[in-house]
Amino acid sequence: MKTNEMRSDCPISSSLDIFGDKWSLLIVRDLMLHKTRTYGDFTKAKEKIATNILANRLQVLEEQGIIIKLPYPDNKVKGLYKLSKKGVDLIPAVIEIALWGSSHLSDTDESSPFIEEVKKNKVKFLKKIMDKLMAEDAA
Amino acid sequence: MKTNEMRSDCPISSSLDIFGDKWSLLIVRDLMLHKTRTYGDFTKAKEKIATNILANRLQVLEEQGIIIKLPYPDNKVKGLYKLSKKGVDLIPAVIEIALWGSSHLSDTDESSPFIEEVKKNKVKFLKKIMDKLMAEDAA
DNA sequence: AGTATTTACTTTCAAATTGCAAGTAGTAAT
DNA sequence: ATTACTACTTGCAATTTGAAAGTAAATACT
Repeated sequence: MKTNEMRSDCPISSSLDIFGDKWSLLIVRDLMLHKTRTYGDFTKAKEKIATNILANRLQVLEEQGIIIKLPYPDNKVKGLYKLSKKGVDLIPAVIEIALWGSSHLSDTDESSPFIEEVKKNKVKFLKKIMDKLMAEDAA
Repeated sequence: MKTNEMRSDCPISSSLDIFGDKWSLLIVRDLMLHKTRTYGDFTKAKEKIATNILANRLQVLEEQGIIIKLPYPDNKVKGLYKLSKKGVDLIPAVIEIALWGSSHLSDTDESSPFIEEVKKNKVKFLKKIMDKLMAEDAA
């Protein structure tokens, strides 16, 4: 669709070339909080992503090796998306964005157990969730 | 221009509503690394932002209280942009993005002194740069 | 003092992206 | 056998982006 050209050799700029939009990191968020998701699960998220945008973002994230598509057990129609190691490594950035939004934006859900736990002990939360997501991934 | 409607009460989603694009965080990056910048300085960055996009992003970031526009000393034409406290608080997220890009994307400048220093001691670097940017801001 | 240049934008317009709605094709359930 | 579910794709209007040119005020140059 679009050629993969980087605007510069800056790692920030090159990262934003991949996920610098309003949707990509929400997909990462959902996979971070739920471990795996189907296509339909993503469309049910409260931000209401359009299906064509979702299909495009899943494709880009998979091409970039950030997410992995697996077959759904005992079902030939469904697929299961999960974060790769590269995707799991994005979690610290997502967490920092969540913390910033939680403390600087009004009308955001400050009282979710997720944000509570991150605020209580960021390092501990990070280790816990990253360990969980990377479990059974020796394969 | 656009109404400020949030897609949800998720702090991540609401944050991306503000800076979820390819340019906003590059403006934050430049202000993080250079403390202050003029309009012209931003246009000279290697990613070559179009001037209309730059003007729009500066306006949004200022409206959101992330950056502050100050008069340039002894010059009535120039302006000086700097990060507010709210903008400085975005630095941890920017740093995490930089670290991710630096370790997971090829052809990014891994050898810049900035990235080197962050990798050596992230907490120390964060404190140093945030202290520097917030200095003389009792005003 | 008059002209050129710098600075910070704005405007114009084509191209690309987004987003809504509807359509499709292959399972799976009843 | 028919209906529903799941994961998309397609069509199209609306919004956003991006390149280029334009503008207006302030500064520098002669």
